[in-house]
Amino acid sequence: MTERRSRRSDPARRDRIIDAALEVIARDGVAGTTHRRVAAQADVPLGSMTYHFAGLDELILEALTRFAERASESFRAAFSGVRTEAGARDAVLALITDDPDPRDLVVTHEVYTLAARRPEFRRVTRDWMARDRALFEEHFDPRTARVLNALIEGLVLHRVLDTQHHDPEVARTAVDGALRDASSSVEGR
Amino acid sequence: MTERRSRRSDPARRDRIIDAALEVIARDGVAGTTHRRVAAQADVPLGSMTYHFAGLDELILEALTRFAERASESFRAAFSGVRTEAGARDAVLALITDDPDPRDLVVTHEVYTLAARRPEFRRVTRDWMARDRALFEEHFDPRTARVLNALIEGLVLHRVLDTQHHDPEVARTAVDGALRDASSSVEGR
Amino acid sequence: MTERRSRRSDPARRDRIIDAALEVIARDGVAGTTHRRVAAQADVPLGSMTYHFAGLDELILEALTRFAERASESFRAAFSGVRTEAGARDAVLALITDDPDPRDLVVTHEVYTLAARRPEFRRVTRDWMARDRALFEEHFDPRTARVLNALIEGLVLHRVLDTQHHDPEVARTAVDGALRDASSSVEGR
Amino acid sequence: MTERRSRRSDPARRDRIIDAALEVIARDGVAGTTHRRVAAQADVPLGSMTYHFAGLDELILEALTRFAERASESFRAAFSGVRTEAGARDAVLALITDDPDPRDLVVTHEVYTLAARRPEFRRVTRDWMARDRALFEEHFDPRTARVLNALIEGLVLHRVLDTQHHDPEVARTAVDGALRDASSSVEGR
DNA sequence: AATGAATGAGTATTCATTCAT
DNA sequence: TATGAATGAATACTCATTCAT
Repeated sequence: MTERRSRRSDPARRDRIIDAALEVIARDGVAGTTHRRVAAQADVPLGSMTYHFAGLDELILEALTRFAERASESFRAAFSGVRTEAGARDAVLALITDDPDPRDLVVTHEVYTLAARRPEFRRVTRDWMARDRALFEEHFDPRTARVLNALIEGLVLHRVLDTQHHDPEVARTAVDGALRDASSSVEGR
Repeated sequence: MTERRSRRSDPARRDRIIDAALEVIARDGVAGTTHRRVAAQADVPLGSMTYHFAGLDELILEALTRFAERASESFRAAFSGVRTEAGARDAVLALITDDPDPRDLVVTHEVYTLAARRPEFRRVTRDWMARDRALFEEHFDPRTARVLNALIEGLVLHRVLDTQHHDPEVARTAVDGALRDASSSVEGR
Repeated sequence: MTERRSRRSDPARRDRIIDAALEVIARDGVAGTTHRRVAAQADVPLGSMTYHFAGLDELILEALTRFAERASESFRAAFSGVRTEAGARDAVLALITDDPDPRDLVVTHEVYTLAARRPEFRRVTRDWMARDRALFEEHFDPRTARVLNALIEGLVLHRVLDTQHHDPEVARTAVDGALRDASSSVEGR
Repeated sequence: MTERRSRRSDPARRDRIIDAALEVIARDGVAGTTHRRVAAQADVPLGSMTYHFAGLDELILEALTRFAERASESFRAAFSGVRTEAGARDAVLALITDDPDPRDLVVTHEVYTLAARRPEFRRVTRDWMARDRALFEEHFDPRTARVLNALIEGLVLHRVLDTQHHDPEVARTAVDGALRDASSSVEGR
């Protein structure tokens, strides 16, 4: 079943290790991510780890970069069919109110924490946010784009870290406030 | 300073260890917080750590609880002299645009990450957010309170994780959008 | 319910600690017996331990001495109504074939191991065996007494450490062999 | 002697550690057997211990398994030249009356205690006893084999734990009783 | 090019014992 | 007389990294 593939010449191995690392980060956190666990997850020998990656940090950086890219892709997917102002509004609302994958939330926070502490990880969040901002600017004016972005971030965050009941009207109120304020949408171009 | 105090009976010791732990968390992160480092920081013997705290987790929980309480106090301080609607607005704006202590930002993210991953730490964020919400509801209607809270969170977060220039107008736009939307402020009561 | 008895003047406390120690030895083994666990089991403060006993060894020695004494008492009880040679034989058989308390077996081995290794614990086993031998000599001649004693020991031990099916005939055969051999029983006196 | 051998590739190392562990168990008891002591005894770095063995328990299990196997071999050696019924009897007697290595006695009890308390160690004693029983069944009928086995066990044990003078006649009496009883010896085949 | 063996530094935790009160 | 606070030493175990092969 788990066909014992020859260990030699496995060009996708490096790639597989990165995905395995992401898996481990999601499961055990960055702090719980070790060469051993990733190697086990990827089913590669321990020695592979330091052969393919200069160190654990490099591996984690690559894994989280990949994670952020995928997150941006999924953000973009939320706007894929959107053609109208109202559609854009609904897409934003969905991003706030749809149930997120808990694994993704957790990894997101791992990324933020790392970036907050270590400048070399800030590249990940900087690029991530630039991509998201660019996406939003396809639908909203730059300032509104930033406000909406922050709003999504804050509301999702509070939904996760708070255990209170969450009034769905809050999201609508917030988004409408941000949009009504916008003098003009990009849509109008 | 390092006055060799008598070994016995140091009633404030537990307290001092908690502060030391917070110091270490800020400096080295939760992942880098070890009994040894906290003991060194607090200038207490290693054995003290497990004497006063059942385990590292308990210590970290207590330290982060204290951190969150202090954060709420500083939030409240921002509103201390506020009597008018405009004053409340300015206080909110200041919370977004004032330069935050980088140490606090980093610890905040540590708290969020821990809470996102482990339910037993969610109590810290839940209580924290409840306190902040209560504070905002002294100045705004409940829904606006939540929106503003999320907005502050999101904007501060993006300011930290993004390295772009930050247009101060974005904060004003965002806050005004949230407030214009509010049907009625508590102020009116 | 657990009436909070005053901690002062508890003359039975030393005694209670010994019983608690025995409990802990049975549960966690001698190696797992610590001041802390015994104190918790006896519901006395940790400081009591070294106040009442010079050290852990002394406590363990006293606990195991008590255990051996109780074991001898239960051995004696097995012969309490015995008046005839056949009765004595059956009593011996019962000692071999009756299901023993697993806790007692475990503690017995703890005693043996300690005695095998450390002369100061040999006193416990020496006295224990002397008592049992004296008991057997009330029913059998000295040599038979020793043989029976060893036989019981060996058969019970093998029953515990072996997981094979155990032929009950083996015990009968063994006891009969030992008795047939006896030139004369004490009974005759 | 302590020739500084190359750090890499020491194929017999695992084996050497097991022997060292046995040494330490004999000297300090199972309770006193630690990674550090075994590492020192085997002259390997501490890190080697957990590299070669999943945990201390695994190491102790392997060491005691080896011990039991050697004990069985030495039992078998006692019967090596035996061809007659009388020879077998004398071999049994010798097993009881010959002075045993005190180290072996002590380790034997460590094994028994561990097996009495923890099922995963029972495999050691079960196999050990099965081997000894098989050996005895080469010379005696199955029931007698078991009786003799138990007798040896009990007599040796009492000799160690008792400090009384030991009448050598007791062993002879006991063995003869066990043999006279045997309806037929395997010898007759 | 790839890896299994190896290791030193470090981790949380347990604990017998001491002793000021 | 009794005990809570305290601590140094020790424990099992984990791990990033090195490197001979």
